[in-house]
Amino acid sequence: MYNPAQKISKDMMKQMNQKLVLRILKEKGSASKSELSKITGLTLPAITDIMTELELYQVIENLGESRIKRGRFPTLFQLKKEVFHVIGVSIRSESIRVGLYNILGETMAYTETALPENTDPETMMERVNEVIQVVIQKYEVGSLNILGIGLGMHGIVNPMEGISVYPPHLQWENVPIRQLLENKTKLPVLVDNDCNSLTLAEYWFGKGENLNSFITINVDYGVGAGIMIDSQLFHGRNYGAGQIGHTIIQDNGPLCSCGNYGCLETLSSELSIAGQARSKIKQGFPSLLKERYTDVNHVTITDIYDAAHNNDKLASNILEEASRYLGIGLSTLANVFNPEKIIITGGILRGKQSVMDPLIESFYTHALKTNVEDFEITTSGLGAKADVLGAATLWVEHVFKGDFPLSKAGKEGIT
Amino acid sequence: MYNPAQKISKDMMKQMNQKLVLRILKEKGSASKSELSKITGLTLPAITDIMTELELYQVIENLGESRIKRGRFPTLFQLKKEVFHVIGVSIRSESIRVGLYNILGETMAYTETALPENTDPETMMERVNEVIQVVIQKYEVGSLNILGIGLGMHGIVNPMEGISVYPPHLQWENVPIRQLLENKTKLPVLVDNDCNSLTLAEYWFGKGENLNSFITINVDYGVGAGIMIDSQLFHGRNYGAGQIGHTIIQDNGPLCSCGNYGCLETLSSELSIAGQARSKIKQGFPSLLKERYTDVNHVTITDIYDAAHNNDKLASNILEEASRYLGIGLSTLANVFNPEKIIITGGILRGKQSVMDPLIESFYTHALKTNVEDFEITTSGLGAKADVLGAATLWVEHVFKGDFPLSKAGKEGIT
DNA sequence: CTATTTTGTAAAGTAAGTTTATTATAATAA
DNA sequence: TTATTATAATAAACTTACTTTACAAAATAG
Repeated sequence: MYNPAQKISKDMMKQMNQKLVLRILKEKGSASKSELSKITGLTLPAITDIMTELELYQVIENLGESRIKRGRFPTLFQLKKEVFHVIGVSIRSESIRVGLYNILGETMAYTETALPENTDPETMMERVNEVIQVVIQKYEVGSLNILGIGLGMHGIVNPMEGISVYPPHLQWENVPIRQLLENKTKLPVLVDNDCNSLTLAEYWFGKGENLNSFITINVDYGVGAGIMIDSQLFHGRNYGAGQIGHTIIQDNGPLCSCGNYGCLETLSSELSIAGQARSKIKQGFPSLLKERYTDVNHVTITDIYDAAHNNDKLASNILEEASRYLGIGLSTLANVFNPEKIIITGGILRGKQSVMDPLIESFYTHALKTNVEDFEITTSGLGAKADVLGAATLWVEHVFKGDFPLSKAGKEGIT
Repeated sequence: MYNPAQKISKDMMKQMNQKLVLRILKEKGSASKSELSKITGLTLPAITDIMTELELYQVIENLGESRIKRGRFPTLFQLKKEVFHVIGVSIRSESIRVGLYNILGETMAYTETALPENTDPETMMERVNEVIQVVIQKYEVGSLNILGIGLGMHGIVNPMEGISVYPPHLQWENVPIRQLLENKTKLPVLVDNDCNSLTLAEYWFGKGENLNSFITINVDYGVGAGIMIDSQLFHGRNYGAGQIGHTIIQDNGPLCSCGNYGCLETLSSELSIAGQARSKIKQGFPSLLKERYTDVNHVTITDIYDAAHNNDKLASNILEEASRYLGIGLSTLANVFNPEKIIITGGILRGKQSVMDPLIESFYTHALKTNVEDFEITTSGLGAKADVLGAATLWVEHVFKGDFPLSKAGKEGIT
């Protein structure tokens, strides 16, 4: 693609400096003009100008004086969090989750419902809209400004055009989900891949806070990665970056749904773990799992985690091996990206130490030492609903970083 | 790392727009003010302002009128290429190469010499300086402005501090090579890893020209990658990005120098290919290679390429297998980065179709289809001295993209 | 020769920042 | 109590990169 010539204008300069101030306020909680001047390098009059406009848009509020040792007391300001509210929607394989958050990621309301019988785009979005309306009802709408809706989906998503390009678990292709949902809800919608949304959630509210570069690994049905580079989500040329699930780890390993052999996903995803367990049980390996089920085909990944925590040998061994492979896959990412941190999230966290211990050991064994100095591999602390928060965070990113004038953000969202 | 708050100032705005104009001039060869205005989106008076300053600094020159169908004839301008000259230095495992280039990458002079007996930093840099002086002599120095020296080195390099952190083939650690060379040459020096330099060369003068995202793979002694993301070289947190050589492709494969088993480098580097060939010959496999050498240990990688081109079965098979593994490694990069292009360079290119055919086939077999749509995997067209050009290109990047005021670029370099 | 088209400059205007001067207010020292 | 010092903040003038508007210059079409 030709790299489009892009001029910088005074408007952009103002916007960027304004958003810089907002980011500092979000991070610090509160700050005085003098502090902001020192942090940003902008002069005090420049900060005063910016703050005047932010107050005009009712984006910040005066917190009163704070005491210092000597000299005139500074006036503190903070984000007026009730100005920005956003809705997060996560379409999962078994349910639709919707949450209402303020700009600081605090939950205002939350609901979850099953998928509709029919999962064609139209019915799906109709159901999503119903749940959104429920969530809006839960909270008295009049008092808050809903900036918009963030939607997280599995598969390849084109966030620029708002299109669900290719979601493997659904019978869709190139569906304009943004348009569909905007038509139904009459609210502006942002869309991205679920892994990317999770990564944004970690960046703004989790263990990736303010990191320049880190990678979020989501392991449940499959294995995916969200990549943050230079504090910027990295999508790749046609929004396919981070597809670590089909990295080949074991040449001539087990057959994968993608047609190749030995992909990480065939060795480490929850789907493959469950499959391996069922097949081992059928082969006659002794296990708690066998005792609990007459029909082996009903063994779920949750059962396997449970069994492992009850010291079942078979379950532990399978989890250990899968985690070891995952560690190898992640070491590849550390070698190639040299990030500051890797954050692990998704259903796999339910495996706790049965998963994390072998994973971390294998990771450090296989990663280049120079690339994991002053580095951390850790689990997400955002909890089981991180996907919904992540979807909502698409708007946080938009407000604090996006290239749109702030004035509109404050007004457009007013209902 | 904490993401430093970075304001945008009017100075930066001007600088960026000025460099934007320069980039367009470099790319198009020449342009009129009116054209520049249309391409950049800047108004004509703004362009006039910028061009006046660029002429003042003698960075551009008037090319006279060009004919158009209707209306006043536009005046064309072009980069004054004799203003900027740069020296590229490549320190290789067996030699030091030095070249003198203009800002358009055209070679003015070139020399190559053996490494000194003693490869400690001091002697090494002394030798480098000698060769630089020879190259400068070759060209009558008085007439040109040498902006500075670009130095490309293998191993981990910290380009910010100008330090060779860890070069595996040398007995160094954390050597301030920039400082050393600046002291000797009295010219400003820029340093980076050889793979990264090669990638810049492809971006400015090769098949990566103006691409947003692509990856350069260098295969010779080892296997390394240079990564271009968002038209920006991606270094990673502590300058270790792109270390694809130690990606594990074959769990429990051959032992690698890094201590792990089945790294890409043990399967696909020229070193490993040569090793495999020698061991197969010793095992008694028939081959042209055996007939030519009494001492098998003298078989080199060049011999293997030759043998393969003469239809030697053993050589061909080994190259084919190594290339197949390389294809798997590159498919991982395509899956994870989803770049626009992958460019292959390094000694391996001497293997020609014996290497490229199986590599490409294996690559497309293993890469995710969605990630290699509208994608190209290709060989570098920059020739065997791309490493030297690449080193010099560190300055091209600095001039056209770097965050330093242009006025200084034009003046500092004057000898 | 005039109308039209395109390139380009001149002069005034805009606005986001900086510089300099000044005010406000608190703690501390005389 | 009063002067001094430190820190926060504003006011007013200045700077400057870009835009707007007006217009000049130069070429072709008719």
